[in-house]
Amino acid sequence: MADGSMSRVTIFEVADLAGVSVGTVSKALNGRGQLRAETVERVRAAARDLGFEPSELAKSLLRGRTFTVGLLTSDSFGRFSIPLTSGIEDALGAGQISVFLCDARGDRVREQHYVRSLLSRRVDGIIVTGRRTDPRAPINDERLPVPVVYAYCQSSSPDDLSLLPDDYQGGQLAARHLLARGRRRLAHVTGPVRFAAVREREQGLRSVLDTAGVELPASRILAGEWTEAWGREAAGALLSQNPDVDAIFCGSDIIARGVADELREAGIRVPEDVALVGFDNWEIMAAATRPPLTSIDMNIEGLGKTAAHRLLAMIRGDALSGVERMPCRLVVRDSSGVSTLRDLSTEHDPSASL
Amino acid sequence: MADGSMSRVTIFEVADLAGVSVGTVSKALNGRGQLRAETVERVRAAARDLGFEPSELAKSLLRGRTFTVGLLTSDSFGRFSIPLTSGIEDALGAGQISVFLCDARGDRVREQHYVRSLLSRRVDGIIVTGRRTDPRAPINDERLPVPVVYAYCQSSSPDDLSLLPDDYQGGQLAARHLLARGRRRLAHVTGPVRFAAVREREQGLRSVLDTAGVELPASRILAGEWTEAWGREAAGALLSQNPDVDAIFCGSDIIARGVADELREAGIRVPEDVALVGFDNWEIMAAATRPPLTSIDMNIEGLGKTAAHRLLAMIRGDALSGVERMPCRLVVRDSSGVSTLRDLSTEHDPSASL
DNA sequence: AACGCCGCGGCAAAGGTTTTCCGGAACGTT
DNA sequence: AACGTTCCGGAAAACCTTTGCCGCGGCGTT
Repeated sequence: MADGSMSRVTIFEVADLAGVSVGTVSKALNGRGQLRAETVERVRAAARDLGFEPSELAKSLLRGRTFTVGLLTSDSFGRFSIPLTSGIEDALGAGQISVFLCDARGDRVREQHYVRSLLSRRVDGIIVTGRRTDPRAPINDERLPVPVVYAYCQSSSPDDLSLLPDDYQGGQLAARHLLARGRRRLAHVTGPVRFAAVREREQGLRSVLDTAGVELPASRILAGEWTEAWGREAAGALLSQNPDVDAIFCGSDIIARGVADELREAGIRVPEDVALVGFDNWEIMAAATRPPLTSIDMNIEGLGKTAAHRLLAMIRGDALSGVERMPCRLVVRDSSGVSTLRDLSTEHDPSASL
Repeated sequence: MADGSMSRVTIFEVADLAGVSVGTVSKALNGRGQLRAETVERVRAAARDLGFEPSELAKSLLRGRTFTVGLLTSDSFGRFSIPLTSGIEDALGAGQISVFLCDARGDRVREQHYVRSLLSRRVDGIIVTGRRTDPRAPINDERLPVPVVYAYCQSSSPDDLSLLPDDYQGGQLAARHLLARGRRRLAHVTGPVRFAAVREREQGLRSVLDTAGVELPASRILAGEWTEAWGREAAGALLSQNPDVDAIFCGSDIIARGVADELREAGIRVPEDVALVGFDNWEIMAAATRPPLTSIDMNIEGLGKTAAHRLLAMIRGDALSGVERMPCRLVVRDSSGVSTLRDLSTEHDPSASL
């Protein structure tokens, strides 16, 4: 009997079929009020037969909350957006919250348009994501009627809550790992210095080396593009100018891949001669590199989950703001040397030993 | 005066401020009915001052349409989901339609849950996406109250509308291109035969070679995994068993990359000795390959756009069904030989000359 | 026998907007 | 002066659901 061909079935038709009033139907279906068991069953049967599905629209209007949030990607969907979105959607979906997707494609006007659209749909909150961690203008000039969380991007307003990976700690992780592997002549091949992430990763690397009393001359820091070609070029330069380097920490897995290719083709063995650590832990890239690439994982999906949880807390009334950094973790593969020993540097605890 | 701190402003407050009734406010703001210009202006001013934004919820309830659609990714978000989603979101956003994002992660139960959730939110339609083009069970056992489009995946029910890239024609494109480049001893390194796309691309390749009277022995068709490692392995096998091959058409750019690496390291020149064509036109992969990879582009973003347009047509009442294939196009880079000549095989017209 | 209480279920308001219908005022016409 | 038009804006229904309040009937008690 389950027709359900048209979900235009309303509570009135269920009430008619069950021979009760609409209020009673609502109570029966939601387990409110005092109803005879027989009545409840009759209503349930009617609802089932008619394929009744209460309109979330009407509910939202009544309760003043929609259980929806907006996901506003300022930049277009990129590689990081996938795990980020997955994490957000996962955490929210479990709470029966639906997600509105908005891709502003880096267009400020479009972004404003989407914000208004989300507000008119009465979302309970908004998550803004990006593909760069550098500060950006907030989406609102004035105070918005709903809470906002910035995930994998940073609002330039300190009143907003921004969630970022801890690039500094990620750099430290790589440094500790390479030191633990006995390397002392490190180099760093990374992306454009205009990226905050580039600067922070380098600083993390430096902090550990400084503490350990290991030198890192400026000539062994090479900043370029986020490309394999740059990785190859930088590796070539290193080989000719700093041939004694025994470890290279790369600012991304893509760069690391270029470095690995260049080293191999130059007859340098990885990890025996030079140990290699990447950044991002981009599975498809790290696995295809020869040898498979040790890398720093920013745990973007976890960051997405956290962003969702923070937003929920703010919707519940908590007032959150400032920048929250999420720890990175080290994923060891062959490029930094095979070892059966547990590597202490994988500890998240910043006080972990070198 | 623009406060807007709380978008809880209703039409009633605007009416109060403007000294008119709510009906008049609605008419003034929407340009309906007969109103004095002075009245319209007064209402507009009041709405502006209060930061009034009409509730889409209330509108939806009234008009029986929400101007929202559900985007249901059966498989988790993958590489193809990005352009697909972009295309869909782009086409729908232009029509002021918002998108609900649902990632079922390949879980049938979760998928059903999402379908019910979308229906209870009264979406106007649903787009189902996947990352494989092979037929899959439809999301609905019975007829749904809203139209559904399958994009980059195929419903096993012929009553549904499915949009797919034309893998057959893509294979033809590659074949024509390589023939036009003067190659006659082709090989095909591709993914698992259980993928429909793998079979169709090979058939397209074959159809063109048959027509041209060019042989393609089974020993030059190598099916394996969608990995670079497989590409390298297959290329090695080809070199030892079919050293006279002068062109390789690969089932994906990833595979092609492995093939290219293996060839280069074996001292085979690309494209001089062996021309190479990939599939997917995955920019980051194609550009990083040495030499940059000629590839077949499935135009996934366009497919997403088309899916959105088809869904809109169905929402308007059109009855669409069956499988619609979208043409691929060839993107020429260095791996298939540099040429200043316009390549005839780039024509979409299937009747184009070889 | 009368009163009180409890179990059950109906009534109506509320939530925010659009739209139809209707009424009143002002103006023009005969 | 009376009637018809036109112009403007108000009242209320409709969309769908939840929930607080109220009423009615039956049962138990004194």
